[in-house]
Amino acid sequence: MAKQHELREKGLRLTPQRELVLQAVRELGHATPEEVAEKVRSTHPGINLSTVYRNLETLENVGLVLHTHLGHGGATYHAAEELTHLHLVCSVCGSIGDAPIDTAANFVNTLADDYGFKTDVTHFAIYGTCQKCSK
Amino acid sequence: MAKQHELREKGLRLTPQRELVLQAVRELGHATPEEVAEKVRSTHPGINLSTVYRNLETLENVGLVLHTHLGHGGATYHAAEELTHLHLVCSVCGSIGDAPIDTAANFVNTLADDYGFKTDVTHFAIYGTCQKCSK
DNA sequence: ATTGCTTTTGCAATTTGTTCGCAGGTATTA
DNA sequence: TAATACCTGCGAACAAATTGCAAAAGCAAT
Ligand SMILES: [Mn+2]
Ligand SMILES: [Mn+2]
Ligand SMILES: [Zn+2]
Ligand SMILES: [Zn+2]
Repeated sequence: MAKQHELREKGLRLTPQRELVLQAVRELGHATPEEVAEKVRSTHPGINLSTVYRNLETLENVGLVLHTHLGHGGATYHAAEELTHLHLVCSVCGSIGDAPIDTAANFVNTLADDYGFKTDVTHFAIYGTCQKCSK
Repeated sequence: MAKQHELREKGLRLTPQRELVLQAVRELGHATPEEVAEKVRSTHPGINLSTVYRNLETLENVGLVLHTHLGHGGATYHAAEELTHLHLVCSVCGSIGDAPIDTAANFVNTLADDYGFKTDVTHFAIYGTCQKCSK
């Protein structure tokens, strides 16, 4: 029995658009739907934005991508396996820094112990002012 | 010299619409612009939604209200003096729990010490699964 | 390869949330 | 009460995201 394509393994049809959307998310790190579309268009100019939205949703449903909120606007997408860090978003300059998820481990444990709340610290960014802008 | 109205103290004109928007934010706890408009309309039916948006922005500029992001959609507004808690948003049932800001004190200190990052933990919600939905 | 079923796509229209320009109205100060 | 900023209502404009639909394409069975 031959090894299946990862999309087929998830029960999805294998279309060029879908593969390209997944590949774009993986290459871009974090990207808005518009940025994903932009990237995909470099090899597949005809792709429609609604196809990108639908595929991002589908890929998220099967666990291959995830979204996070980095700012006041829309979501950004990550490859699921890469979402291993916190996002530190600076409200002054807009820079996006990273910190290991462990940084929040105690905080997450406290919320679990005191409130029974299971926190996903990557879904929303950590918002504040970066070192450069604090001076 | 008589005590000034708080809006006048901030250099703003005292209009019925503005007072009502501020009062609505204070009474509602957290509210979307649409919800604020709804509330204001109970005593001032004619208020326009764009007036609500403009006043929320103005009131935020002078520090009387603040906005936070509780979900995937638009912002919600708080009275500035009431934003003294974290929001624990459940991704399953949508409930919004509170926790004291102190809960995050160590986390905030770590980010400051290790990254020079000054965190505002109230701007984005804490996202996860509540106790009820974990079972 | 062909068929038939089902999913996916492109496209246009729609919805939703927010902002803008402008003309008339109102709060404030003198 | 008159001058002048500021503010409001209104409609239009805008942007992001969603939807309905018919045509196209993927897939499994023949
Ligand atoms: Mn914000
Ligand atoms: Mn989200
Ligand atoms: Zn910065
Ligand atoms: Zn819940």
